Amino acid sequence: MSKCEQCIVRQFNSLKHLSKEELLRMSNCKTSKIIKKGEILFDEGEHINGVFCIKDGVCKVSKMSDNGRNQIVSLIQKGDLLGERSLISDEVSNLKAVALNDMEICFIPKDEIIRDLQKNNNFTMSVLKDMASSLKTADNLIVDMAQKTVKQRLAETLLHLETKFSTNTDGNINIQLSREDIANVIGTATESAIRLLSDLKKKKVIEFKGKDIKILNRIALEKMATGF
Amino acid sequence: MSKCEQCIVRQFNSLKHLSKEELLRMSNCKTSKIIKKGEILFDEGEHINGVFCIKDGVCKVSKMSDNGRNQIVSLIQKGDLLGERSLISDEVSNLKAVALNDMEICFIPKDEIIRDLQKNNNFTMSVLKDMASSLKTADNLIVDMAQKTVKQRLAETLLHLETKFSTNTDGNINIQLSREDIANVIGTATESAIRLLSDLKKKKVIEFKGKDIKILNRIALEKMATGF
DNA sequence: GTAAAAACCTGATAAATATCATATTTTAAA
DNA sequence: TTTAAAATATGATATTTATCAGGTTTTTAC
Repeated sequence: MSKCEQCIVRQFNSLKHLSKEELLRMSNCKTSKIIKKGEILFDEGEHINGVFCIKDGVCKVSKMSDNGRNQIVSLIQKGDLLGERSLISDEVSNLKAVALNDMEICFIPKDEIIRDLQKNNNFTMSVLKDMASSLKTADNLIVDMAQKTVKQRLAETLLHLETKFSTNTDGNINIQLSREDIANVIGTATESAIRLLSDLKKKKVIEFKGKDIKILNRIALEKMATGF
Repeated sequence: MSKCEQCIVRQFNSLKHLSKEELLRMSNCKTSKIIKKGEILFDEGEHINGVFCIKDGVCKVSKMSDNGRNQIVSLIQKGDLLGERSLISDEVSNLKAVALNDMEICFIPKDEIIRDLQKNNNFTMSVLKDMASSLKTADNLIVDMAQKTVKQRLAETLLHLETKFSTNTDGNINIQLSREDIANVIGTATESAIRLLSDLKKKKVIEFKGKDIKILNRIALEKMATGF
């Protein structure tokens, strides 16, 4: 069993505020897992009963709409925590998480986290700050979804993906999303997403080969995203 | 200066977890204010520097989109706290709050709240739970905005308004929103909102006179909201 | 390597929604 | 009370987006 204290990933999230003893206890009760691409970390309606700490890989977090369409509400990557919300509100998850590539995760049981939240105020405040930050992001997303066109949302999403996942040596954005995933991020039909991507390619704003997408003209995308 | 300890409103939010001494200190540093209909509690980009506790009245919380359109992200009423998010993340507000009717509020300065957050774990956990609950609501709203039609969102909003603000003796929903406000809640053009409301009236699903709206057929609205 | 499945793409069309124009009603102000 | 302003309403039209239908390409499984 690997030691949480020596885990570099911990530095990227609220777990960095835990003491040596707290980390030791966590090492003893956590479980490490490999999750293959396409596998489900948890589903809507499930009791999660703990928190996932993402050591490697990326997953999509989504929710089914009443109309039977899937909306991706966030993309979670190395260093992120996942599942605190359900844990804190003590409810079943309203979201589903699916691995976009092979992942390495640690699962920390609920009781351990709750204990730390009650004992370690620095940790609690850090979780609180994360939650506040997520709430701000969520509010902004609500406004975008409600007020922006699909084209604007696509432009914004491409910029956001490049910022969040950065680019590899070829200049491609470091995440592999299917056209359907992209459509489910921006909230549109898959065909619409495909069409708009093709338009952007034709206009030399982006280029792509399969799932590898490269932004050629960031300025143009920024103008598009803000509506000018 | 009124005593927080005797204030009934406190029972409805996280402040109920404060001790007698904490409440006494709060009473001494808080300020009470009357805010007239249409007045701004705080604007986008402002440092809020504290938390509002709503003693009476309702306000709309909104954000400007890049396209120059306003999106209402929540409606805050008696008993709610407002402004914790900005306070916790220590940022200027990304939202604007405007009174929908005459309001009575208490403003508790930042330092006082921060002190309580650091000293009183029950209080912190309660704020954390509130935040988790808001986050869930926000995620659901993202999905609705992205995946539902304007008609579905209107149906859902009407149901939600009735649940949240309940009805008066005439059966009208206990909140006065302009057609523009309603449009800004569901994320559509004012004309579209007006048109759809008229449709619902014609179909005897609702009736209204000016801003007084009454739901006549809740089942029909529920079906509409979920897409059947 | 091949077959089947899945993903991707494009066109045609329909449906939803925004926009513009203008009329009416309600509210606020003088 | 009268007038001006704001809010509400409705029609006509343009734009955006979804849906359906049919392709091609890529991936997966054997």
